[in-house]
Amino acid sequence: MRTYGQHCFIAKALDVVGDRWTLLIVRELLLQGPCRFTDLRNGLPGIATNLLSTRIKELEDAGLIYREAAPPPVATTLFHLTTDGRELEPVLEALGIWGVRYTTAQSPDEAFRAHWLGYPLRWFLHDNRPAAAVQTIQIVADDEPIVLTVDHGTITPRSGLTPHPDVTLVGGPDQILGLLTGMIDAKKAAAAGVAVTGDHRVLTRIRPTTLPPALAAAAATMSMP
Amino acid sequence: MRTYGQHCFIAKALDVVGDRWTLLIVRELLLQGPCRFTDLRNGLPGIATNLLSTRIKELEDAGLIYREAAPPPVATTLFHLTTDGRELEPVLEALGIWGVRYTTAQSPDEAFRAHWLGYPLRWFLHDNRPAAAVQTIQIVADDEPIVLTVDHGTITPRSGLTPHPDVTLVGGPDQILGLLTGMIDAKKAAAAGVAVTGDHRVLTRIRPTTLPPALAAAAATMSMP
DNA sequence: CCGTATCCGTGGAGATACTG
DNA sequence: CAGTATCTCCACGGATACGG
Repeated sequence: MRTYGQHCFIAKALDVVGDRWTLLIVRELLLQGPCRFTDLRNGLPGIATNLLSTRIKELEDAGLIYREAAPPPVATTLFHLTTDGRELEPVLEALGIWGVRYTTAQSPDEAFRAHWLGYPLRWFLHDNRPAAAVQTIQIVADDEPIVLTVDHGTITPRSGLTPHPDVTLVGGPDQILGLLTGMIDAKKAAAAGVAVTGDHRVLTRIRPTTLPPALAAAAATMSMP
Repeated sequence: MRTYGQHCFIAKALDVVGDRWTLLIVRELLLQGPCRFTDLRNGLPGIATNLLSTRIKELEDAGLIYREAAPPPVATTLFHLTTDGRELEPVLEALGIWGVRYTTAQSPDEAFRAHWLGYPLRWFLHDNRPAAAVQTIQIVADDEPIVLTVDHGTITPRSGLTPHPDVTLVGGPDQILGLLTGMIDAKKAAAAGVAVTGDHRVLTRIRPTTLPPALAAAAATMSMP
């Protein structure tokens, strides 16, 4: 492992997670929870399998992830974040918030996974009717579906489908982001190809918290096809 | 510039600042303020000049730093952070806080610059007598001296000397860190080679805020030679 | 199907010498 | 002082083949 050789907190951190792909592997495990090798590979389009293998080993040695030999229903090894690994969330959050300014409309040669968008929503949005009943939003973007659970002030994303969502959004990721952040209204979203079925009022329940100006701008432009 | 090609906030951020040395250049400009090429080189021991040159150009193109042709007293070009660049501070702060756990006693082959330690103090410490008069702490660690100004609740570091510090600390960086974080008392610090001259009570004025357990442990062990 | 190992082409990183 | 030029070498990316 190449190190900077500096007696500095930041350099030490980068010695551990500064290599290419490393933080993105942590991102996958943080956003998706425990993953199989193939899940990681799928969430990291472009990585070579040998490099993924190497990085996993390095992260294990550094104590950020560990391996679990999963019992029969899965019958494969699962990779988990350790506590040290999970504690990188503030770093990923700061990077994500800062990176919003470089996020433009999805380019055709860019890969996309719905959880890349879904999880960060909890850094940007909050539930402004915390006393109301739990509600769920089903999102179906390009690839896999995700569910947002709105409950007691916070928003929790997860992959998959929920049987009885209060509202379902189907459309492109940028347009759905524009709608969720309130940068475009339901009418414009419909014009941009977002199908909203169910109770529209859930959407007014979630509002940006510390929405960076850049996100507002990005969401607005991204939503216009 | 090699990109991940992912439509994801975090990946976008890493496309810009994920390359080797890039965040450390931002660190230098954030901690030291505007720098000459040589100042950067000195604050980044180990970097090759061509690589520093390349990274500076990339950061300029990305809009994170800009170049100023400084007038006669300096008579050289100064590199400044733009607003976008300065807004990386939360990222560096999160990295620094997380990186504390990997910080052990300074190894002889590790480079050290006092500002690497001094600036992050404002992330860990606060002034618990905000109503008191402004006080200054002169720190003389291995290399260049730094000054901490304690005023109205916050701690502001800068490089250089101050004419009449309330207290002066001379010693090794690890021992001074242990003393400032309260992990070792004045007696132990003296035994570890820290010379304290002036008003000791300034040191009880600054206290850890959200001191991560790791920092406590690190400071304690680092201070024992 | 899961994960590891190997080979190879390219480009970035590092060290050093050198110049406006 | 502020870089540029040159060279070497390893890391990365891609493909593929192999063992569990």
